[in-house]
Amino acid sequence: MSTETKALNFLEHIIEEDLANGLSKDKLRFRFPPEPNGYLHIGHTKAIGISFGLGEKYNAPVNLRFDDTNPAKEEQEYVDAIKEDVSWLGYKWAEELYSSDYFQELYDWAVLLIKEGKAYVDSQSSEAMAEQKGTPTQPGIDGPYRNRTVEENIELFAKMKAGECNEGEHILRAKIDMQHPNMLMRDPIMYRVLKKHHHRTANDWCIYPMYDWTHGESDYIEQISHSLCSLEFKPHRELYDWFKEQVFGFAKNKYPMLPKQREFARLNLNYTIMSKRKLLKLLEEGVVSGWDDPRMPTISGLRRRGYTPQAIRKFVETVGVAKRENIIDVSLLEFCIREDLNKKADRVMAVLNPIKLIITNYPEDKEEWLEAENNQEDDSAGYRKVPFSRELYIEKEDFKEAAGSKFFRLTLGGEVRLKNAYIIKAERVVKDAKGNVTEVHCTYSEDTEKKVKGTLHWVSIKHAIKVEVREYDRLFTDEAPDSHTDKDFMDFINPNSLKIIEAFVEPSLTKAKIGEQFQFQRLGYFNVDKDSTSQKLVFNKTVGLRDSWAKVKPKENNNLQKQPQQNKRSAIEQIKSYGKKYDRMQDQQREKAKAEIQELAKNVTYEDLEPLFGTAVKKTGTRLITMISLGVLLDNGLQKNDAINDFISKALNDKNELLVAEASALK
RNA sequence: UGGCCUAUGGUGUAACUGGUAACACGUUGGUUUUUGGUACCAAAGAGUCUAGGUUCGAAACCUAGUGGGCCAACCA
Repeated sequence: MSTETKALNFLEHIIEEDLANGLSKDKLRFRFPPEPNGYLHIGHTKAIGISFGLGEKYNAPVNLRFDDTNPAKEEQEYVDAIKEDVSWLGYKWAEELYSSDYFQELYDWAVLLIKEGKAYVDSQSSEAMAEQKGTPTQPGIDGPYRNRTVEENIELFAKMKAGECNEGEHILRAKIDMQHPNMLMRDPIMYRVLKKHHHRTANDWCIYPMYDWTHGESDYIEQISHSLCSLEFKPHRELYDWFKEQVFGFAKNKYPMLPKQREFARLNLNYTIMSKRKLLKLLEEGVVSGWDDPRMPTISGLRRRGYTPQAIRKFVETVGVAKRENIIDVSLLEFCIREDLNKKADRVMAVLNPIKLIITNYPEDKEEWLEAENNQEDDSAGYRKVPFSRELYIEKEDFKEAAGSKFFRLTLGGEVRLKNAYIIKAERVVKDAKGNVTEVHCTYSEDTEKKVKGTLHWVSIKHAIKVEVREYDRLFTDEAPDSHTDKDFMDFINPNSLKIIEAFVEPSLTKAKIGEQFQFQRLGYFNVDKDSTSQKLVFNKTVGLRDSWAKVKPKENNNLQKQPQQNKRSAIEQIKSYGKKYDRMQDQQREKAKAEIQELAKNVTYEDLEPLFGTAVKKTGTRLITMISLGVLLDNGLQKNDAINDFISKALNDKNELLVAEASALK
């Protein structure tokens, strides 16, 4: 395998280090712990890929654990969907587990914690508790129930469990430190009363453990070696470790290994959203047809759209893992699916926007079944027959009465090849009253050896089958629809994200099955949607082919390029960033940079600039940009002082000519 | 007016734990081509947020600053 030469990511480094420090390889164990409160999306595939990928790499078990501690939001439907999606991606979990499996053990440990004086029942309103908790910048204060006796706590907790309390009346919290700088350590809640039906434990419980109390302990019970989660759980790690150590005291003989939580940056894709809540809103508002709408970033949506597990796994692998926030360009996802489908999808011919083509020298009653290669990338794909006749459809875009030399397609008097068939020459056009071309009349030649610039796809009108094609565009018009403070993500919905087209395809497609994938030649990859019936096939456009012709064509919306982050920085910061390279620039570049620095320097104060006077001698670039900025300040009336004179005279003696020149100008 | 995380081409990830920035996508040219696809070749693009320091040597280590992110749900 070539993976051996591949650089390790930071998680693999941690594992390698643990292994080197004596952790036995057969102790490695991972888990993927979704909450069954929604469908999995492309963001989850990263977490899945990391944990299951590590499992494959180290040949270690990976559990699928449903974090089902909140019966208010969780449903069996989601459990089933999650299992289907993970399996579809091609991963096999060692065990299917549920946090709810551990409710009893967790409860027993909670009682032990109470006995040790490390947990207590609080009976205040949530508002009162929130107030005592303080804020990130202010410490909290102890509540009035913090020092209840162990006996009282035991009794109350038993009552909570027995169903004798109402929701909100009492909760159990850990007794840690209300002044702790980490807010999660300020006596976190462990249990709340919830009189709800649970999808697995039904009505057995009316108290439910909170995430922090459940998650780490579930890892511990399952003896997970490395518990990997996304960055926002970093502050939880301290609490994770605290609970873990308490419980270790109760169960170290049964469960000897302490798990280790590590965090990575989650996946973000531009032009889409990942939040389950917001995805649900798209559904409820009828923007999309369901969780598996092909425009959705859900795994089920991608699947229906025609994405393959291999492409998604490749994508996740390519994206990598690190700890910094990232936004990945959808073009990478598109690259991955094209790469995969290019090797796998059979090519066929389909015309989406037809114009009629009549071959005047081809007999009216004649038809030929010509041989066509299914996939030139795959020798085993074989050949099929496609019917040819006098009247064909070609793509409207493929004909222009007259065009420049860059247009390789059909023009009046021009010649072009029909894929798998003959070379034709356009002779004349028929137009309607408005002047639109309705028919192109051609002649054909059986000499197929001839070199012509363009090759067109086509379909015989008599034999074509009519199908529905659904063409998708991105769901949002903004690159980061949910990152605006002043606007709602719903404001950026692309009204044209779905286009339904009546198209014509070659007859070999009659027997196409749901889910089957094709390349419509010169157009893109398409699959058969589940909405297809025996009467009518429905195709989804998965992704278009790369189209370098589209780039040659005049473009419309070239505005709104991304603003580099630099522009948000202060003037002095921007000037400083020139410092690094200024002395290495070429003359022309340097002049431009100088002009910009001088412009920026208008917004710089002496206080901004002074610290730079001490810049090390070797950092000529920084001294140069400082000198230039200083010049602007002096021009604007700044008086010279000792520090300035000193800085200038030192520069005058420098060996760099540029610096000497700039300094002399200020002398 | 706290704590924690983070900063490498346009995007994402690397750099054998200190030896002079690589890979992929994207971009731009070109070759091949019965897909303006694929494949192949080539090029441009960062000197590693800023400043100071340690060192013969720093993207990496230290200090300070700046930018970005996370933390105040009886959610996970």
